[in-house]
Amino acid sequence: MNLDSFPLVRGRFERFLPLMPPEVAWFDALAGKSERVGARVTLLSEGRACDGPVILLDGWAIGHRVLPDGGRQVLRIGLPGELFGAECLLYRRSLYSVQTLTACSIVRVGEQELVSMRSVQPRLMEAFLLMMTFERAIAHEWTVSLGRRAGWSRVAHLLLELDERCRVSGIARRALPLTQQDIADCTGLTLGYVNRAIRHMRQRGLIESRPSEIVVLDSEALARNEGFQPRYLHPCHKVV
Amino acid sequence: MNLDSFPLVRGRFERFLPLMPPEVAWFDALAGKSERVGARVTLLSEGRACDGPVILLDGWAIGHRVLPDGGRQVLRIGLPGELFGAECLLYRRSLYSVQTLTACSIVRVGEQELVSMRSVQPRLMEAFLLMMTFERAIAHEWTVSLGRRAGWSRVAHLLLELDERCRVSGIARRALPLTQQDIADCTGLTLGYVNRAIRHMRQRGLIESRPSEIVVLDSEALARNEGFQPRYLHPCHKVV
DNA sequence: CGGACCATTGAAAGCCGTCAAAACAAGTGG
DNA sequence: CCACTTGTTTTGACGGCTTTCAATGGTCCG
Repeated sequence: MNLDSFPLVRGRFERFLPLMPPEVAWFDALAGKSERVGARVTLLSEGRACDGPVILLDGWAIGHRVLPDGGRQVLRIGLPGELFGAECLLYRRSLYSVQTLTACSIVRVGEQELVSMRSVQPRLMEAFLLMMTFERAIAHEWTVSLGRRAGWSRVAHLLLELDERCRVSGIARRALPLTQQDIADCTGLTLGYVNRAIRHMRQRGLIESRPSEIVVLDSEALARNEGFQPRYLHPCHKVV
Repeated sequence: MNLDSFPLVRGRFERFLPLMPPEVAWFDALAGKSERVGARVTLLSEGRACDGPVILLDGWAIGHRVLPDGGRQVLRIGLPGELFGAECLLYRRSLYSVQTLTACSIVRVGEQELVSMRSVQPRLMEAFLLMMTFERAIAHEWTVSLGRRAGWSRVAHLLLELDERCRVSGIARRALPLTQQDIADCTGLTLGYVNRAIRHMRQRGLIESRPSEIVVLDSEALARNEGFQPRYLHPCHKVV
């Protein structure tokens, strides 16, 4: 098994930095470690020791925090090919939990591979830095939504972001695997409010919705209405 | 001028990774480029080309976005010794504006120093990765606040975070240089609401407030009341 | 003294949350 | 094919947290 086994992951890294043979070798060390897990399975738990990151070879996942009052806030949505748990470089214990949305193929990166990356793979380190920068930009955009946008606009921005991220990543255009409760937990709203917002967008022909699935039909109109600016989703590839 | 001219910045980097002579040399290249700017001065503008990051040698600054309706959302608060604009590694144009809160001493990192870091300073690259990871953790905590905490709790968590960050960084204990409007723009609230929240905390002896200044008097009581968990502010130093 | 900035306060309105109940869909086993 | 279960969506009524709008006062500085 070589890098060609991980086409999505390779694409993801190469959006940030071209990979060279030494980096490819690092990926090879992960060969054969892939696992299959079901939907709604917990991959990492808040407060538990986390040895290394988890790569989503396929499938969707979310990172979230649960509050004392039972409320849940989603912090990240991970698309196929993305990575969770990189903060194990900096913290002993996971700051938030990670749960699959769909059935997934994953690779758990071990302590050993991580050490080898840190000590001998400067280009991979740089790729990680750029990925982290990208994710911080997304987190900042969520901050803007949660802080200053109306409820229905937060829902629209979330759907537009995910639609655009799928497009940019070349993920086959299909429904977003989110329940309305998931959307509520991303946007800081309640299920009831999200349901009304979804209905409104559906009645205007902007989206389609089925249980646990949302399809953005007319992203252009939606983006125009809401003033969606996808600049933060289009990093600029600066080769050194 | 050598690294000793940047004690705060050195401390900041060394919280993440011990610096060795080669990295020190990189800092030396920045010697003599320090500038002095006043309070409420714009250092970086959203949408404008950004060549390189800006290091705050001293003073406080904020990163923020301005929305079409005139609303403002603060994304980051930068303490003395911290860095803004690292996303220039990934984007051609700045995603948000940066403004000083107090008078500041800054160093603008040039294109040249940045290229030299990327190409020959893997340990500095790793320090940047860890700093970015840390900042993403803070952004995620803000997401939790904005999404799922009540207004007065958001204010308390913000003050507690800044108080703890000062303590951890060894910054002399002094007032936080924030207006109530700044706090409102961090927490997604309005000036009127923040004013009432501040008054309430002041009347209970938890904080002190003067124009453009807030002092946390009893962080323990405040943290206990609000369930503040500062784990995300305490990265674990993992030496390789 | 004037001006700019910041803090303070009140009343009314509204967005969104809370709570509760029911409909719908999908899968499982009998 | 039906009964049952579980998860998701839908809908309504009510309440309150927070915003909006407007006006006043305080403080610092030139």
